[in-house]
Amino acid sequence: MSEGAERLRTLRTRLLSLAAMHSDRLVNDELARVDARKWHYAVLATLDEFGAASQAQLSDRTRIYRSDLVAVLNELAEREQVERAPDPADKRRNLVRITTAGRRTLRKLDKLLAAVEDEVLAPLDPTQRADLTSLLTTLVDHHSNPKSHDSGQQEPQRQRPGST
Amino acid sequence: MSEGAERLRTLRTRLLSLAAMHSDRLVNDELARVDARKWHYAVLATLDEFGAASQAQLSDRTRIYRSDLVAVLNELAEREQVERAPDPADKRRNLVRITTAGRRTLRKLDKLLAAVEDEVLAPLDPTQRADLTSLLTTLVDHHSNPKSHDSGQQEPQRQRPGST
DNA sequence: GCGTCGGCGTTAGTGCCACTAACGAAATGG
DNA sequence: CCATTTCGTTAGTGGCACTAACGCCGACGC
Repeated sequence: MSEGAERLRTLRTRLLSLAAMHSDRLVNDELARVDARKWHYAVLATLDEFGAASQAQLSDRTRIYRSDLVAVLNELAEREQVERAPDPADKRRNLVRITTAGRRTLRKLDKLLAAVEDEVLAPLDPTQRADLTSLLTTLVDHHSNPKSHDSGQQEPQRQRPGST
Repeated sequence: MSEGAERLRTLRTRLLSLAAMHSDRLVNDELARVDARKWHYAVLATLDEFGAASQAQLSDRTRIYRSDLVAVLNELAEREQVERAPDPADKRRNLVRITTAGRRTLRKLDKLLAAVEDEVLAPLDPTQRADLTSLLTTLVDHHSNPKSHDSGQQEPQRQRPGST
């Protein structure tokens, strides 16, 4: 209805783009309110879970390009959410560590993003959310390591709708 | 595994982004091979289904910003896939019409995009593809006309899974 | 010791896209 | 008429994916 052409409405690559665009916009808007960006969260979460790391490691784990990571870390360092110190063991490297303030921010962003996620998924019931998660995971996994077609499905686990 | 942090892997807004990014890349790469862009397809398909239209109408129907549409139409006009002529009834407007060459290109792009779609959805079986389509449609619909929250779920209308 | 090679962080720059601002020309409507 | 709005257009912003090149250091070979 009042929507575009049939071919566009049913093209899955376009549906994916549109859905992602909308989701991204909400995410970015909310993050902007607290002076953060997606990548800040990615870096903080990765540091929190994996511990201190070099920028190269961070780049691998977050999928942020090394060149872009520089700016992200500058911003995070300004906000004193990470510390960047030369690695004594290898002077080429920087050792990046999350600070207490960083962990605090991380927790805040966790909540914020859970809320956004919930808003994005608003029209879906818990079963549909689980389905979507499983389908998207399959797609992402397939494309990031195309070999993994055999292991079949990792359980589409029953998820918890309560976001707060 | 070897993947990033748990929080990142399971964040649905990120999954959506990653899946869309990959899909978009494939789409753009393939379109680039035949000297086209997503927007070319959107415009051609819309013109084909709705007939000649002003740029404002096209903008509404394709969701391309008016300012960006100008460049797209320039490119399509260069390729002689559309014709842009002043509307006699309203001299502010341009009437944009698809040409025979445009229809030919459109058919080519239809095939090309169907193939890309199939590649993107490769890891999913027909049932999963149908589910994904339905879920994404629900999300997109919800966000493009947010009023539809009352009617509960609007029929995730059946679509045709068999893409191959 | 010296040269090469490669990884590391960094800078600069490209291209695409979503989005905004402003403007001239033409329609519309009091 | 004059004010407002619409239409096409230009210019510009900012984020992100991605590339190229550079200086620095470490590793390895000789």
